[in-house]
Amino acid sequence: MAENLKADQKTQLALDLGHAMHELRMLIRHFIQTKIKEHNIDITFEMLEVMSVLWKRDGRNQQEIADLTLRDKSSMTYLIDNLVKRKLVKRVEDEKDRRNKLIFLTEDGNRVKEQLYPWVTEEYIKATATLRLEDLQSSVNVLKEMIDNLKKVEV
Amino acid sequence: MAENLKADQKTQLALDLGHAMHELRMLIRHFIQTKIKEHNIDITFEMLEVMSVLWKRDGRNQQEIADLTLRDKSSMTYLIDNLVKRKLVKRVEDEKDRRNKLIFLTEDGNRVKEQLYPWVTEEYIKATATLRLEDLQSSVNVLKEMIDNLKKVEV
DNA sequence: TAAAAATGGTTTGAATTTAAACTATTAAGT
DNA sequence: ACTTAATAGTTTAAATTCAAACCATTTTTA
Repeated sequence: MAENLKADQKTQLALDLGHAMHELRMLIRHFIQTKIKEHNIDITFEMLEVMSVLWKRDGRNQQEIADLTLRDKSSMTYLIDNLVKRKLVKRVEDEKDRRNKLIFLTEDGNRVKEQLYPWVTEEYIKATATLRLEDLQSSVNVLKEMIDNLKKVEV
Repeated sequence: MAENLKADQKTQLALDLGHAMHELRMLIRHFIQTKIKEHNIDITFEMLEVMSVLWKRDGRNQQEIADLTLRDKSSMTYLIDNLVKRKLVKRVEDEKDRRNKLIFLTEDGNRVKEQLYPWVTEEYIKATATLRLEDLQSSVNVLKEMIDNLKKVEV
């Protein structure tokens, strides 16, 4: 009985956690979208997530970017198409493995980093201003443990 | 300097947290979708999120459901349309305030709860199996504090 | 080495999303 | 009461999502 009660409490907490996670993500998305709109920049939050991965290192293939941004590879085809149209990235066929299309930033793509990147982190800085590093770290650990638990079970 | 370093670390942790949050949500979504598909049920994860809110209490208006499920009210029009088509809910105009459309579960809508609701919690139980209640609680607190910080700033 | 399996990308189709403009209704302020 | 503001819902348009089926290209394996 005591065990069941505890399990219920944990489930409820996990549901709360899920809701809070989603809310947090939507808040940040909304903030970034507003910033982008205010400055009349022709890019979406989703494209920005792809750009963020490339700013760290470009020349990745589409599947790799899809994995990093937690998207289906077919969404990635579409998103990269849109970024190519806006001349922010270019596709280059991999000579060593012709299945791969490597994605590189253009000059424009590098340039917008200076403008957009600060906004991406600004919100996170605000969000964590009142928090202690250790508490943040342990929250990350908790979420990662939950992810591990789910992945283990699925095998 | 030490302060800057700490801020950078916190930002990085917050980014990690954001990523973990999203990954967790996608894992759970994928699990539920698979379950639904296996049992040939004509419903989507998004519709299920709406149903979850109604199982707690129905007779809410669309805006209220939109707020609870963190969606735009126009998405809600669409989702409710699809749930009405499947005869899982019905729209009833509020007599006291004719702007409101109150959403009620049908018999079918109540019936599928027995089948679907356990799946919604099953994943959360698995995810949190190895975790302590206190750690889960403090993670929820951290996320809620982040949400508060963002909402405060936006005013 | 030939067949089978795995991998990367695209296409397709249906569902969903947001933002913005819009209508209808109610509430508030003067 | 009258005008204005706020609220609920719908519509529209464009972007995005996932899943599944599909091609092309490697890699594995028998």
